[in-house]
Amino acid sequence: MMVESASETTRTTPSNQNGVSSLSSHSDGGGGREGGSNGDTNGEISPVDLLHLQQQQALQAARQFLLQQASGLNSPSSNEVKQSPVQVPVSMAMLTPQMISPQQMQQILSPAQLQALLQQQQAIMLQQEYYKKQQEQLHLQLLTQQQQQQAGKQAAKESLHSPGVPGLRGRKRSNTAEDLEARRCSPYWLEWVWQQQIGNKQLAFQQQLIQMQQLQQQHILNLQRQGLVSLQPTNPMQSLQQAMCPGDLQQLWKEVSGVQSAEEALKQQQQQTGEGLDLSTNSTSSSFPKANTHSTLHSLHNGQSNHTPKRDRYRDRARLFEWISSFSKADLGDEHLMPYTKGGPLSSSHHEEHAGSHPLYGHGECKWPGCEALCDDMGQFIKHLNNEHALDDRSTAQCRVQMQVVQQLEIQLSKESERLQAMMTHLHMRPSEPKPFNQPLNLASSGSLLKRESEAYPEGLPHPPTSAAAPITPVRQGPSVISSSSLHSHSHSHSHSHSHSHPHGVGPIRRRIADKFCTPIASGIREELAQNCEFYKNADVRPPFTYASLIRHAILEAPDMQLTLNEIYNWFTRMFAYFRRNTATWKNAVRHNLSLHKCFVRVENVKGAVWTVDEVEYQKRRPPKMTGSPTLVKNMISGLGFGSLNASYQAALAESSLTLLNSQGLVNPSSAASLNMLHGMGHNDVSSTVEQVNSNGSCSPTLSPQQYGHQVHVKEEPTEVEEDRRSVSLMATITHGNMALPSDRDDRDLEDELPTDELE
DNA sequence: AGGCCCTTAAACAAAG
DNA sequence: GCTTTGTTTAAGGGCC
Repeated sequence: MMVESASETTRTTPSNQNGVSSLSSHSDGGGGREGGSNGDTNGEISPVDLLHLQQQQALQAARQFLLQQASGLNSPSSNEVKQSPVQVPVSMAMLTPQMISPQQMQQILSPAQLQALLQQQQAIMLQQEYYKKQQEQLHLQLLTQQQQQQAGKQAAKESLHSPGVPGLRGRKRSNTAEDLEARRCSPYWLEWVWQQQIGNKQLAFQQQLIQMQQLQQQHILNLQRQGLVSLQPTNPMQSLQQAMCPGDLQQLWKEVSGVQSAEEALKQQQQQTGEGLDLSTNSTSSSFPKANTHSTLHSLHNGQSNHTPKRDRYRDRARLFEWISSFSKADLGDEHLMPYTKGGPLSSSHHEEHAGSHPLYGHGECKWPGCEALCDDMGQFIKHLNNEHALDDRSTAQCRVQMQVVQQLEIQLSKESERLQAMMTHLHMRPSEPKPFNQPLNLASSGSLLKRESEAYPEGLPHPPTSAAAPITPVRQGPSVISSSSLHSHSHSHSHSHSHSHPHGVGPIRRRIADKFCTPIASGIREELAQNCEFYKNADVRPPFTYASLIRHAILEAPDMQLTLNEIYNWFTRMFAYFRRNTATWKNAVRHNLSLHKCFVRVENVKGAVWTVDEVEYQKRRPPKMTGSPTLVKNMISGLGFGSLNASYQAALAESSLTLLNSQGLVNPSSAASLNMLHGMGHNDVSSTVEQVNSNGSCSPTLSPQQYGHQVHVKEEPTEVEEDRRSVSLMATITHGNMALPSDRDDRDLEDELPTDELE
């Protein structure tokens, strides 16, 4: 067993180096691993694309199903849908991004969901119809305008031959000055003036159309994010083309991009982003581009581009960059977008300095949107880049478009991540919930939020965190504290003592809340920390582990499994906000524990002394109670993966739940039920807990076929040992590995003494 | 009630 | 002399 922990330690060492961030990134990496593997199989397709694809397929199937349902083909009884048949398709659908049949959809979605989908689908159709009508109306207006333009032209020409110019005056009475001017000017000049007038009007309509398109796109995008509309129909080019003739579109986009056509630009963007990204907001969603586009359009359309004073052009460019900088500061400057922006196209100039590779250069061609110019080598490419994509309006506009592409993708990604987290949460897959739910992409907000929470508590109180922070965290943070508080009984005993002293102490409340929701019950210290390291790092909540287990964890987590006292201190402060204050107290406790427990061995080093963990001693530390417990309990505990529980808690569990376990038949593979029974013991709400767990845990909604066999070990309580040995847990694949150590000795104690076979 | 565990506090000493 | 490190004792609370 030493070997096990040692190997695990070495395996996870790298991630430990970075402390908290590595923990979160690891859990993220776990989540992303699935996407990553998908990406591998699909070559260039990114996980986001796959997500979209999957979503598209699901939604398509949903629509199909809804249509069927609407036509009365299916009338599922509400109860049936919710029950067991749901489970497998969900997991299968999650694991394999294949086409989901309407039947599957029916199974996946609850009747309420289906009904909501149906209603929303209808609403969407209505809205789309409305938009379509609006488009048609506008298009009609545009056509009318064009006809008027033609007629006007004719009239103007006619007016040249007739001195009175009645036709012109009659039609354009408002522009008398220009009429007079037109009468004085040459036919060509007059035509130009006329074109300008008509053109402006037409442009206004075009702008109107575009804006409407954008509105529509935005709306559909919103719906899309809610999972109601697939991505396909929202192709901005399609809808734009519906509303505007290709020529107009091309013209419009030529004005923006300067060279490439709109389709080319968009296609290029779509190719780069991998799918029909909603670009509708690209051109005019922000105030500046709208104005700029319009002004550029205006001048170009009027044939004045060459007449534009240099000063104006520079002013335009200045505005462009002003806007871009404001964009990057404000729009993308949101904490969650900033990091991406930094690595995004805007920062490509930074990459230019790095010889050898360039994000805009690949496969011998320029990757600038819409360029694809062939460049033999880097030097040529740089030359090309400087010549063709220099700092001008066009490049700036293209850059702006790209920025919006990225922004849209990020938004989409955040939404999808959020959805994924929600799905995983729903399916008890124990995601690192706080992070994605609080904010889309970064951890900063959660940190700040939690900090805000923690800062709300006055400093200097004897034990404010446990009592004060408790009420919020369980609800807010869900699994983090839930799972943590599942271990409360021994390490929180003290805290609870404080809580109990309050008439409305939060300790018991928190405990009860935890019990109620304890799906991922009794997770080990490693998992707990792995999943909620951000939480503990930011929230002033006491970790539900003993000093001894924490110290041990810190030491075993270290590269060479040894730490100086100061390093242990640092680990504590790094990992837990709680240990960033009252330092004298807990440091004393740490020292006390180090000295007190034989399992901590002080080793003289060249530099000084380091502390190591004597696993044998650690395991010897508290066996009596457990050994005294009936074999059944121990088997169950080990079989269910109770390994991560620390000694006292296991003992408490074993002892307290003995009768209940015996009476309720623990051999039931539903680990959740057993666990919750265990955990529920000693509380008043045992029955409810058991009930809930039975409903949740006995069925296996999240288990794929391959893990089904290990459901007992995996689902609710994947211990470190279990993870190491079997690595079948879905959760393990997600959150596995950064805290690779058995948190408590009794885990392996039980594992060794009592093979899990006995249970199976 | 007693034992065990955990935490906190504190005294003390040695080393840096 | 001060701080850090390490040891030890005591007390209190929870749990069984």
